[in-house]
Amino acid sequence: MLDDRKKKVLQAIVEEYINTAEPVSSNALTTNHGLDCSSATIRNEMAELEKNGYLDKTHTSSGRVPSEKGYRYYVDELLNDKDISLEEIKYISSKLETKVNEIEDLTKITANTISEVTHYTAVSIGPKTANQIIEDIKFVLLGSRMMMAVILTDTGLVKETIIKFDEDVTQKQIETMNYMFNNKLKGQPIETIDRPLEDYLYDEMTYSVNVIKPVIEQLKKVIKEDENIYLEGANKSFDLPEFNSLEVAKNFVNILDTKEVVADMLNSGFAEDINVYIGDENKQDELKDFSVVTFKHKVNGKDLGTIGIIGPKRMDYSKVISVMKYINKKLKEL
Amino acid sequence: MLDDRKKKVLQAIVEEYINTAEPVSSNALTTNHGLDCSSATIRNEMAELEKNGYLDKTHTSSGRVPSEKGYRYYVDELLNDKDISLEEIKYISSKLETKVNEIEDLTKITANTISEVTHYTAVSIGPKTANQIIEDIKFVLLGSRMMMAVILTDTGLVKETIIKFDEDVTQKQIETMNYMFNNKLKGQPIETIDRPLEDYLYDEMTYSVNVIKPVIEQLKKVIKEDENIYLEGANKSFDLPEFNSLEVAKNFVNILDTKEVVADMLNSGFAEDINVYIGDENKQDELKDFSVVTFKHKVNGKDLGTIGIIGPKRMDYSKVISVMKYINKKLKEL
DNA sequence: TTTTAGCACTCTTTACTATTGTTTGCTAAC
DNA sequence: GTTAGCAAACAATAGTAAAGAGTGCTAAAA
Repeated sequence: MLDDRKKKVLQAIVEEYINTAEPVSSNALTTNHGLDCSSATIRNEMAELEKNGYLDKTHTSSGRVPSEKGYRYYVDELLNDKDISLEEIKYISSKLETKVNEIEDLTKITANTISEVTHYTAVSIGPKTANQIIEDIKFVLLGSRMMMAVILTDTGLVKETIIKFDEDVTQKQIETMNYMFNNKLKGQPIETIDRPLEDYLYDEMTYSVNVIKPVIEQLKKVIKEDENIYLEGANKSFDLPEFNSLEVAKNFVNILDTKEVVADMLNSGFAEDINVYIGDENKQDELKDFSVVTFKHKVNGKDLGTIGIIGPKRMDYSKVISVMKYINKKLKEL
Repeated sequence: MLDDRKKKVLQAIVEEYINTAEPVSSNALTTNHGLDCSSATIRNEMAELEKNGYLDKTHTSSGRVPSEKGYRYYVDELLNDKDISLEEIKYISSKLETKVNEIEDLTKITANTISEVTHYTAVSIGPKTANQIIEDIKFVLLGSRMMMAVILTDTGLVKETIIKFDEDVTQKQIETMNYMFNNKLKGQPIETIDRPLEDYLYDEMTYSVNVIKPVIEQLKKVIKEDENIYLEGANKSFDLPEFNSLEVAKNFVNILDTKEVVADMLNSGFAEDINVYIGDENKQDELKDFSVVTFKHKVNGKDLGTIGIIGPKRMDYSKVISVMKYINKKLKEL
């Protein structure tokens, strides 16, 4: 357990480092941090904090830099909600209040807003459909060999997909299928569109398997591939001093370019709403040198998409988390 | 007009520079370029090519680098179609033959393929819908205050959008609207969904304007916002030596982050199929230090999307163009 | 016992210099 | 018209010295 002054020193170092990106010297803390003691005393505290693993040094005679343990302690114990300015509040409100027809657009707008306000890069992923409840399925014939399937879920999510057939299909056939699918699926979670449905339909349907098969295949495909990743403000990261290192910049672009990593990163949160991963805490090797804060957008416990902020370990956690909390509150009001 | 040997020298310099990214010395050209003369002779030729603006020097005693005029001459006059390897042909074929249900997916796959084969960053944009002919419009009621509109065009493009109402809507109303819209729009280009339609519908429809208005508004919005940009292989560019310059890297990320620039870039081609923009030839200031090759995917003169390769001015134009030509042929076969 | 001033020591950063190597342009010979 | 040879220009590299920032330790002060 850290005593009061050590906490203050740690907090001061973390915040100073977040602001300046330069190793923090004992001298720098004697002013403007409410620490009423000399640099020598602070040096002693720093030495001990380092011994306990909260701080790192880049070389023997350099200032201190927070270690991952230091950041973690800061996030868990020392974080105070940052005030959001009036302009920011106005900006956020106006953005979130734009009328959207599709939930995924709302997630994108939210990602966009968070990125704009925090000045970090944001990514988002669409809702996980699997456990949403099917409210309605509609099949629409387009021409004679193409159909669109539209699934409406309890959270208002609309998922549509196109299905092509190898033979002509009649309006009658579409209607029968529509009836049967609805009959079987209405009120069921989307993931039901897997095994059991298939057997049932093959048994019941009297006409060509050529018609039902592509429908089932495509629907199965669609419910699995909910990896609709959206990226916002990649360039913002490039203004940060850590991106002067080509290696960092390259790794970053590589991460954003690898959808699997981004999807993994967004889907791997335990907490209900906000998750913070600092450096090595990330499950993805590629992210070991970055920090990630994710925010799950939910309504009635149902996933409506997840937004993630990715930046240097020296991230302004306080700002990011405050903004997310505020946005969460705003979204709940809608 | 350049004499034969000058052409050879220019071509050799361009190709050598494309390969090595290092200024090309007179010595480097004496071997392996079919130039049967000494370095001194080549130096004379180089001096003259420079005087005529085809070559640049980075400093008094450096090798030569092609100028933009040099690249342009190379692209226009000296380009020879590069062979595509058997593996590449196989790869391209297998990628393009994957069954897709939506045209935009095909464009994405094509962009992806070009990026993989050329090792450059690719972007793509969906089809311009405006001049496509409406074949069918279907309205589907989802719940009581939401509707999906599906537009099918003559090129097989399916465009769908969700429309929300402020009051309950009946199936009957949907059907009436569907009939009227089809009546007015079938066989017309999509852009018809603007002024004239509106007047007609307001006149004819007997029931609430609250129902028709959102439909028209949303449809108008959809046909205008066909800026569905897709990015592939951003990280590939970062392996190129020019991206060791932080400024270049940053500019590049900025470009890819600015959808308007990318959209502009993809939409600004005069030629029927393949357009090449070298450095300053780009209409967008941000692209002055890059080269862009775009490829329009068309069927029966109708736009199905455009794919662009963006890379350094020292781009392997020959490879890129050859691959695009081959893919174009392949696409036509489908 | 805790805090602080003072100072030696460590290490980075910057500027400067010398050296090496590459490539050109020019001249004169072929 | 072509080429060999050579001086000059310049980049790149390595090495050195000086300056600056910051720590850790010691001993004195509180």
